[in-house]
Amino acid sequence: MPSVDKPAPGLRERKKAKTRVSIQRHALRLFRKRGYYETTIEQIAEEAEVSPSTFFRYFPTKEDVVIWDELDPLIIEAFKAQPSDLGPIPAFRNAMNAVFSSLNKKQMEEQKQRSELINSVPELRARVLEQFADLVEMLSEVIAERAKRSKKDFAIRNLAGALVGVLMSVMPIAAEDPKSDLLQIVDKSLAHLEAGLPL
Amino acid sequence: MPSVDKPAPGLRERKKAKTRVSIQRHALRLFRKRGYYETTIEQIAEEAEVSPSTFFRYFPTKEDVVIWDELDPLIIEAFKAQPSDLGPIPAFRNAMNAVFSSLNKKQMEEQKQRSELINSVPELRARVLEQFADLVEMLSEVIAERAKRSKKDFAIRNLAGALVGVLMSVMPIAAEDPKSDLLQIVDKSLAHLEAGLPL
Amino acid sequence: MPSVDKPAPGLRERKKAKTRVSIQRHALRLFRKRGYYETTIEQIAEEAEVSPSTFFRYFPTKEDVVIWDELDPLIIEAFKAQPSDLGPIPAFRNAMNAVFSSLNKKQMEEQKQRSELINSVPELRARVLEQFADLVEMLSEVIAERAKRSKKDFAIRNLAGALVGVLMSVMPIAAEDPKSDLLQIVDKSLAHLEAGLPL
Amino acid sequence: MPSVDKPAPGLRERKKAKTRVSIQRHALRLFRKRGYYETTIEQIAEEAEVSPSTFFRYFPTKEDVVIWDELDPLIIEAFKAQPSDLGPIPAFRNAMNAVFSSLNKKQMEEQKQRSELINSVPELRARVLEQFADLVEMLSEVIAERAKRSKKDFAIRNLAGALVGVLMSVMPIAAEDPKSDLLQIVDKSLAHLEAGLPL
DNA sequence: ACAACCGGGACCTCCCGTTTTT
DNA sequence: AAAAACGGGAGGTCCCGGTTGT
Repeated sequence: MPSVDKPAPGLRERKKAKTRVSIQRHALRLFRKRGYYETTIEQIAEEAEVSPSTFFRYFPTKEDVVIWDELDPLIIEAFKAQPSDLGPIPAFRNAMNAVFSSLNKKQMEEQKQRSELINSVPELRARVLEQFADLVEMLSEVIAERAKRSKKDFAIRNLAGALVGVLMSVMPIAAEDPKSDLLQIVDKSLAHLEAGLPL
Repeated sequence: MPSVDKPAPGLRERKKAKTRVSIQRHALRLFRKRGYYETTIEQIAEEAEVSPSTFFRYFPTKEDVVIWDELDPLIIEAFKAQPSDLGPIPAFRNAMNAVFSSLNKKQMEEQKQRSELINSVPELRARVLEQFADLVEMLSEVIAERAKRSKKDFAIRNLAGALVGVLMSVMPIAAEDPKSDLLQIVDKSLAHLEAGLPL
Repeated sequence: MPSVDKPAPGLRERKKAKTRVSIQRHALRLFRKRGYYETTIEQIAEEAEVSPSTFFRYFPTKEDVVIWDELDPLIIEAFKAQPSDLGPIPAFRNAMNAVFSSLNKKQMEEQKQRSELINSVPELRARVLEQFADLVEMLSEVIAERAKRSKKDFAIRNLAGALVGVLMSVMPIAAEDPKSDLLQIVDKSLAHLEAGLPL
Repeated sequence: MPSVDKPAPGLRERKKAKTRVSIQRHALRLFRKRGYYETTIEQIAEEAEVSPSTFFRYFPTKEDVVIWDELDPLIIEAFKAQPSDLGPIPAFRNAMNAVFSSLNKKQMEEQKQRSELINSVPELRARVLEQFADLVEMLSEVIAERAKRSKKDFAIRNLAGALVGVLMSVMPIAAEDPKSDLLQIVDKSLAHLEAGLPL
């Protein structure tokens, strides 16, 4: 059910992906241990065994190492892969489920750490909101494609906006409670939207 | 229909409000004429006939003069003023209508200019997104109050998120097309949400 | 009166010249429409219907597409073509007149646009000043030739410097006032120099 | 005759001026010894016994430490101080003489070193040309003042342009020949301009 | 062999806490 | 005691020369 794998790319690509993930992993670990502001790029680079320049090649700013998310493109992919007779909300819900359940324990843990960090550092909060805005655009595009409508269509945009808005609304909750289950929270919320947001 | 009036505040308050609006008006004019980055605080203060330090008493940063929105608190007020038997979405829709239709032509024009400006300057975009996040919180609170539920309730938060998400989704459209009717766009979008976001 | 024609060059040359001019024309149009920094090489290449690499074959950098001036060599040619009994200042004045009056309306318009652009972008200003310095060298050479003196001669260099200095002094004026007549401004200024710069 | 001194400013100011000159002096020495590109800011700071931060407080870029010229304002001052019945060209000539002859041997030597350096490093050449353009503006202003005319006046600007153009024309000569006498070269050139630039 | 990748270092900006001057 | 100057250090950009994967 994952439907989120890609054909194995060249060796070089794989190595790059590994480096990227490694840098991010070490960065998150250090941030958790010593705090975001207290951790320097040099320390991260040191731990990840790359040069500071290489750090910046992978992440243009210190913020990006937290913000960067391998999930967004996967979600879009997974959405596209849904059967076309499904409504957009269930399709999105399925896509989210597919992506989240394809994560192993470690990756899930990292997602949570990221959320916490983002929530506690103002600069990061601002950046992730930008990501939400971008996600509205990307979602509009794929939903429009699916419905064979224009991505400028109000109905399309509103739908994308509502989906993202719902995600946005649960972000702080997930970040607050460290033992919460991300998958479940998101799924419940989307189900709620699907049901017409009853109180 | 406005239902947005407050009992007239003291003379001093009114004067402060006037100064605030005047500063913002002059600032927006200059931004439009010369560009955001090219306009200095000094120039704005000069035009608004206040000292630069007065400027800072009203707006802690240059960004705030664009971001600051007299509307958000009005919307919350107007929402509260809606009859309690109304569902939250219609109530919000009414509130938005009330606030927007209470604006005169000039104020409407300014809102549009702000939108354009915000859309074209990355820093401002980031700031306004933070406002959206705040709006989710504020809305959660008033909707919770109305429904006599906790503001941490998922259903509440999701609803607030969807409302704000819909607003967010139309923002770029409104900013792009200078002769578009904000009120109508927003109302249409909320109606669409109310109808369950059909495609 | 033109006296600026060259014997018609080969077909291949003419085609290259046309491409060059076409790229520049499209670039200037885009710069005017979207701003210098906001326009990318790719967009220019696209519009001019050449590949980006072709762009670079004609103009090594983005700056050069603005700076490059078909006029400088023409001016030097026209100067050489002046009757040898004419003093250097009148000869230069004639040369400038010949070149400018050989431009058609469209070309004239483009010159003005270039001036405005150059004036408003610091990097370009710096580059055009280098052109002025080069012009001093080239002028020194042809004036020296004409007077059968060394181009290192002080009198020669000073003269060339004064000529170019006068041009330099009117550049910002011409750029500021979009409806000014370049030919007239330059001619008036050179006449003034010829008269000994009286106040 | 100097007429170029200022009333002694506070102790703090004097110290700042000293630091500034010291940094520049050490920088020029190192540039001469090891080359411009081969000398780092850190080395300069070390030698001048300040921190690199302090270097940048005094000179925003590495270029500026070469470009910065205490002379320009002095020249303008000296020009203003000339008797008002003098024509503008003789007045400027006097001003240049006054300033140059107020320099001691060491300072003169440094001026020459600067010229050489500027001439041999492309970035610096570009910067100093900008200075020439600025000088046209400043000169236009003071000449206009003196003649009680507008600084936008063509006659004024042309004159300023010619003066600066003449200076520009001799710069490379002075830079080429290390044992040339700057004062004499400039004076001779201005005399030549005064005489109507005869060949 | 060719291009992508990487390490290293110079330049520059910004901020914060300390010292010095007034 | 307030203001100015300074040192130090982190973030970030750019380029060059060497290495490595294809």
